[in-house]
Amino acid sequence: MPHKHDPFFPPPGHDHRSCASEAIAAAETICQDRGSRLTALRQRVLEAIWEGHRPLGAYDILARLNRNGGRNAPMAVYRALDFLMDHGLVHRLASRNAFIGCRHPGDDHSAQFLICDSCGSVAELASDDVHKTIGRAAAKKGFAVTSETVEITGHCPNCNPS
Amino acid sequence: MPHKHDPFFPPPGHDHRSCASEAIAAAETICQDRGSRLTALRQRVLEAIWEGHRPLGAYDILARLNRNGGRNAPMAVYRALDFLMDHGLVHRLASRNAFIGCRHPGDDHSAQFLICDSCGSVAELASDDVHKTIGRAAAKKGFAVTSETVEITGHCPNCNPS
DNA sequence: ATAATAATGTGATGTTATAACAATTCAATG
DNA sequence: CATTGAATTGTTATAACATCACATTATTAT
Repeated sequence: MPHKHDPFFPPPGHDHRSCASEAIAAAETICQDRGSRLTALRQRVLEAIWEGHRPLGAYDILARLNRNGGRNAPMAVYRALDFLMDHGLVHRLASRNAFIGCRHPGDDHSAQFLICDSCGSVAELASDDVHKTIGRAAAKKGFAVTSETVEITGHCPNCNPS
Repeated sequence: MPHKHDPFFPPPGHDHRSCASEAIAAAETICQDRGSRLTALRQRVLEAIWEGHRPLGAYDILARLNRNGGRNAPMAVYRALDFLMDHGLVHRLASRNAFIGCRHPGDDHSAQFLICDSCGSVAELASDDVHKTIGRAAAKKGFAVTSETVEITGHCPNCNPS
């Protein structure tokens, strides 16, 4: 298990091939479990997303799909992204209109995203403490939470070596 | 001081005129303090936003500006919104691509938004607890926070009378 | 083989936001 | 008051993000 304890923000030189291949493998498992099909198109979209740890816009993904003469339309990408999000394989960052691969798919997690202003990397926090604190604060105001968008910008440890 | 203790989610029948006029008055004060000009255009945009407690898209605001034969362009609205956001009078909801009036301008607050799925109302939480919890969770991962986007959906007390 | 369902192809369109440059208004100064 | 520099607004075009609607193809179950 080479990457089970990857650093939270993988440093510039890390062996990214493993990140990507692990993500694809996990996706295959999850789709099988759910009786869904990880088609070639969907897999190519997922692979494009996993080219790095930075979020990609839908049209960035499209450009990668069509790099070698492909003729896909935006709709194809959005449909694949919807599928991947339904399966918890990809998240959308509302503050960026961009998409990022999920680092712990399968887990039923509440996600908070840490977005580095400097290198653009995104890490996925799954802090139950944050989740619960939000729930409590909302409840105090009589508000019953159904979903949370938490996106934090700042400087990651690779860019902020303090 | 008629509205200093407005309910967090103002109920359907509340005297909204006061909400709006208080917001405009506060805006005038803040602009004076900062030596900025709350021009007619900017004020009209702010008034449009304060027609209610639901977020409005930029083009919704534009439609209101142009209701009576106006000929404003989108750019005018976006520029006014930029000004109002710079002055802490308006917030943008990233998850909705929409804008909402700030309920406590002037205060230096970290904002979290509660968005009702049912009636569309938005309330602005300013929970220091949430803010600090996020900061701690991020710090544990070596991440230094500079900004936070926290947008929660669910059911407000007016729609969820439990 | 067939029929039902799922997935993809395709073109048009809708929605949100910004770029670039011109014209106007405002406010400070001599 | 006239001038001038800065701020604001006007205007046109375009970029960036996302969905609709309908046709076609592929997959699966029977």
